[in-house]
Amino acid sequence: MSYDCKALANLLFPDVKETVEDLEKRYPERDLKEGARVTRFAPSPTGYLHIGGLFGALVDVLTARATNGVSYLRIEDTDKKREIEDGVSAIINGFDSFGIGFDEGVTGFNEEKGEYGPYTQSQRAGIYHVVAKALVEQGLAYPCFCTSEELTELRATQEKDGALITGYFGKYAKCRDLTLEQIEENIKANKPYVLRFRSQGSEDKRIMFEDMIRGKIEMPENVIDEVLLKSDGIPTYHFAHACDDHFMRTTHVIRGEEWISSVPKHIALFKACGFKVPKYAHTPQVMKIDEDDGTKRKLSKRKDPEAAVSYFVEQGFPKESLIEYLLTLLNSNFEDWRRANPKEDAFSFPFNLKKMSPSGCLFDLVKLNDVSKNVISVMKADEVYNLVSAWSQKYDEDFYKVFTKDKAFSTEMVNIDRESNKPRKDIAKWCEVKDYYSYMFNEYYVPDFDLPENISMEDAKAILNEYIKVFDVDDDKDTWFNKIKELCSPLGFTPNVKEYKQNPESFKGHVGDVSTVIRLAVTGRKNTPDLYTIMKLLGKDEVTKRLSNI
RNA sequence: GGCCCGGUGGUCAAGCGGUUAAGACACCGCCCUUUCACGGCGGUAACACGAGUUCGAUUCUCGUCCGGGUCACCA
Repeated sequence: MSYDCKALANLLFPDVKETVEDLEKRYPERDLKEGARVTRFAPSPTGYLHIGGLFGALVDVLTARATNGVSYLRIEDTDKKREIEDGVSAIINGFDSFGIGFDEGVTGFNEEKGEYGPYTQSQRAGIYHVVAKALVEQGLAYPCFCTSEELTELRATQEKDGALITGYFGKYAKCRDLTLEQIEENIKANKPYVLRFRSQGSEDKRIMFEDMIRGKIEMPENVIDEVLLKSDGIPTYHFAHACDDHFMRTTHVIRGEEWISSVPKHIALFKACGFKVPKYAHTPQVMKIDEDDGTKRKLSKRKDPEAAVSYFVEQGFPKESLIEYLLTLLNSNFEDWRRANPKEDAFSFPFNLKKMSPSGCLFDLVKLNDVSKNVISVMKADEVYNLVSAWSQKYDEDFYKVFTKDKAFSTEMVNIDRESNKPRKDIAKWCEVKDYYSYMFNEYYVPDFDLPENISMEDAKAILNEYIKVFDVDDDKDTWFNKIKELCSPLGFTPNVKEYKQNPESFKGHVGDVSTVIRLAVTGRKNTPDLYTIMKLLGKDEVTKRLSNI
C-alpha cells in the first residue's frame, strides 16, 4: 500500500482506543495443568438443538473432562437474518434435558459464567474492532465497497473464464488497491463497505496441519480476501473464530467436518492476528439412510424428525440412553468400558479424540433402543415411576392420571421382574409403558380371549371354571403354581413339559398352555411378565371378575 | 468443475505389513423356561475395484469408482 495504514485505521475505527495488548492482558492465558484442553461448543441460535449438535457438544465436554480442562458454551449470533426467537433457550434447554453441563459460558438468557466473556458474539463487537483495527494498521485488512451485485457479477465472470477458484482475490479484488483518497471519498459518501482480509497467501503454496481425528491434511494456501467485518460491523464466522478462540484461550477447536476446507483461511487469520493457531479436530457427520432413495446422507433438520433432540425427549427416552448411544458412536471402546464400569457416570468415560472414527456414521434407532433398554433395566422401580410420571404428565396427560392414581401400585407394577440380576428388557422409551402395561389398568384393559390354535374353547372354559374354584390371591408363588399344575391332569393336560414333548399325542397340552389360558383371561395377552405378581397386584376381585367374564 | 474428507459384515466398528479378519446391535438356530422377555451357547454375513511396492497386502503408494463436504457480507 502506498498510503498510511495508521491513518486508514483511524478513519475506519475512530472510536477504538484499546489495543490488542490490552485484550491480551484482559484475557490472560489460562492457568491449567499440562495437557488440559480447553474446548468450546459454539452453536448459532438458528433452530432447535439437533443430534449433530449433541454429538459435537459431547465431544467437547468429554474432551475437557478427560483432561481436567474446561469446556464452554459460546453463542454465535452474528447472523441476524437466520436467528430465531428462542434459539438460545432451545440450545440451553436441549443440553439441560440431556445432562450436558459446560464449565463456563452462556447459561441462560442474558446469563453466563466464566472470566473470558462475554460469551455471546453479538456482545463482543468491541473486541473484534480492536483486532480489526490492528489488522488495518498493519495493512492486513482493507475496506471493500463492492456491492453484492458486483460480487455476483465477479463470480459469473470467473466461472465463465473457467477459473479454478472463485472469490475475491488477487486481480479480481478491485478494492484491494484503492487509494486512501478514494476510500475517504467513499466513506464520506456513506457508501456501505465490508472489511476484508488482505491475504498474503499464494496459489501454488500448500499448507499442512494436523487434524486430531484425521491426521495430516494438506491443502492449498488461502488466497481469498475473506470478509472480516460485514457492512454492519459484525464479524463473519471466520474472524470471530480467530478472535474468540484466541481470547477465550481455546486449545482445541472441535467442530463438524464441513469446516475442514476453511482451515487454511483460519490459519492465515490466526497468524495475521499474531495468535497461536489452536489444534483442530473435525468430527464426522451423523447420517441416516434416506427412505426415498436408500442413500446415506447427513441427518437433516428439516426432513428428519429424529434429527431434533426434542424428538427423543417426546418419545420418552431417558436422557442417559441417548448419551450412552452417542458414546458408542464416539469411541468404540465405550461399550467395553461400560461393561467394566456399569455404575460409573457416562461423563467420566476416558474419552479419546484420537479414537474417533473419521467416517460419518448412521444414526441407528434400533441400537439406540437396545442401549436404552439396558439403561432402563438397571433403574430402580422408584426411579422408573418418577420418570414415567414426569414424562406422561407432559406428553400423555390421560395416562398420567391413571398411572399416578396409586403410586404404590404403579411402582410395584414397574418392579415386576426388575429386582433380579437378569432384569427384563422390554421398555426402551416411556411412551411404550402405557401399552406394555395396559391390562394392569381397568381404564385400558381390553378383554381378548383369542386362544392359540392348539387349545379349544371347551378346554379353556373348563380350565377357567376349575381355576376359579381354587384361586386364592394370598397363595405364595409355589402354591399358586402348584394349583395350576394340579388342574392339568384331570383336564387332559400334563404338568410336565418334558413329558409332553416326549409324547405330544397323549395330551391336549402342558402346563404352559393351561397358564396361557389363565394369562389370556386375566390380561387379554398371550405374553406377559410374571403372571403371579400381576394377579396379586390386580387383586382378588378384579382377577375373579376377569376370569368369570370369560 | 477445483479443492478436501471418507469407503472392513445390514448397522456401529477393532485391526494399521504375516490374524482362523475381534466385539456390539440386528437376524437365524439351540438350551434354559408356565408365556414372553432375560440369560447361556452356536450360526449366517465384510476388507469397493484395478495396478504397483513387498517373500507377503485389509493394512503402504498410485489410479478408478462410489459417498460426503466446501467453494456467501451463513454458520
